[in-house]
Amino acid sequence: MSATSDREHEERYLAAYDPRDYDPVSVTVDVVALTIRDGTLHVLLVRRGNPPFEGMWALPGGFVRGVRDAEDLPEAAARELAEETGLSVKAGLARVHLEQLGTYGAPGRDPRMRIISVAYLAFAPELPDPRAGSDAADAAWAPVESLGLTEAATQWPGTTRRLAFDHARILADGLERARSKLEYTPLATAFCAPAFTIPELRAVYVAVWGEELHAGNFHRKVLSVPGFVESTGETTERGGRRGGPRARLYRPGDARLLHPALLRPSREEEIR
Amino acid sequence: MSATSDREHEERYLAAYDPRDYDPVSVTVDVVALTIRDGTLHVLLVRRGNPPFEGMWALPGGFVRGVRDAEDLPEAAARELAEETGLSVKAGLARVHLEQLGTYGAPGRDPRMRIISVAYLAFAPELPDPRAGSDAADAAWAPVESLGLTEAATQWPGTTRRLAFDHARILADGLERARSKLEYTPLATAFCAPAFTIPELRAVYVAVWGEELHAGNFHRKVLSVPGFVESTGETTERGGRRGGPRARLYRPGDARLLHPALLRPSREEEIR
DNA sequence: AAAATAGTGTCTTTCAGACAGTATTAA
DNA sequence: TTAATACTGTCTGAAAGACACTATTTT
Repeated sequence: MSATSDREHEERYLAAYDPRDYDPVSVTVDVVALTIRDGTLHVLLVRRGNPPFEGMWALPGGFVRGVRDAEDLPEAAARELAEETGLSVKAGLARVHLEQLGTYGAPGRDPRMRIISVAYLAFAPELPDPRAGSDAADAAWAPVESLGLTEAATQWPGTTRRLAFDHARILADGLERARSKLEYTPLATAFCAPAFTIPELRAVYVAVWGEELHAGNFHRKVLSVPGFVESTGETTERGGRRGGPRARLYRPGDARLLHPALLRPSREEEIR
Repeated sequence: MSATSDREHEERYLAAYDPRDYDPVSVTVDVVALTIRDGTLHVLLVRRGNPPFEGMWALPGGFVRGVRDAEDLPEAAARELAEETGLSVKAGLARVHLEQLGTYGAPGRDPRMRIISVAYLAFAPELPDPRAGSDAADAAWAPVESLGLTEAATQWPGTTRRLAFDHARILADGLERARSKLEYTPLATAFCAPAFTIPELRAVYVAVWGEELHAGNFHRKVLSVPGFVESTGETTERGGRRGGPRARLYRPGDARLLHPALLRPSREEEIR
């Protein structure tokens, strides 16, 4: 076989697999946006206004603009987060940490057509209540605990519904990623205001890990990790609600990795 | 606005974003397949037989079958790995560890059209030389070091070429993931034969991390981590090439996470 | 015999976690 | 005044890394 006919063969072969012709796959982004409210972990959900899964809660997301106004994946995630919730960059979206979580593409995960979804994970400081975007019936911060990801169905705002599509799995993966990231990166500060106290930082760990932490040991540990936090020299205006001295304020340091890491106390179950 | 016209609005809105109509995005899988050969880390590459980047080396990959014979993403990755290299499940592909690495979708990463690629990372024990698959001109295990990912262009089998598309970045991300996974999971055993010695396991760490490790401390450390390895009761038939006693043989244990982890010695640079 | 390697013992330093204790603030 | 809380001190045990050493094997 000559090189030319080889190439012709290759081109025919490639053309046969060009999905534009007859094998359409659509790409969406979905966002697991986490924040801390009232000391507990919340996730941003939208209520679907259309079938399938109409009326159920789902992660915010939508189609990636492919060719016309083509956008990169992180852009698409930020756009969906803004569009579907009414949160603007001005309203605090600028301080949100965004990272890719994973891609979910099992055939049948969307009953309408073949959709491959790139999931993003967002860590947000406390943000205002969202308003429903263009194709959502509602939007709200939902307490993660209330979604009962480990148990069977559960209740949240008056329903017993689970999340639409495979979003429960995506959320579970996002939570595990968040718990893990808190161990070896300083990303807990992404949940905090620009200046925060060590007890506030500890509250983030407690909310995300779902475990109590020893206040004294945590304090000393955080200060001993180089670059985790740096002092602003200020303190809070008042002590705690129920008494106690005023706490010193810190801002995020320049470390990108925590060394040594802050390991979760009880991981024995996950090891095997 | 009535509920009905609401729904009609939503459907028009959704239809406007259905990429099947006018905004085509194609999805491929690419595989970063790593193995250890002659004590150094190698990656599986194919030489492109078609433009763009014709003649350059690239990661094995191809289009995901979307609707006709729809396949899940890990299936697509395994299929591409087999197709493009001639390696069969019988030839050892069954023992390959496959995990999702990340998704790369910057507009312009493929000059022909908008392509979003889901990258997979594979850890393989020593496998036979590949043969070129249907749309590759050649396929080979390439020493990772020779690709000079941190420096500028480099030489490998007679060329000074870099990898096609954004595959250098994908490979770099895969390498960092592999280095990191060796710290806190027992996946180093995925690079080994079913029965292996502690020095062989150490060679995996040395090859992936690119750092010498203290033999005695490594030995004691591996045996002290619960579930990392378990003894077969056997030893090697002969001692080392240049002398030394025969080594005991082990198989992978039942741990999914290493606790405590085996941390890389020098990560000071990466921390900030 | 010489050199290399497998595997073990020991010491020092670091760090996690338990616990106690002091100072400061709100109620 | 009481209770809660921020923060520090101290002790113990686990673990990492440096180093020395013995035993076994090949050349």
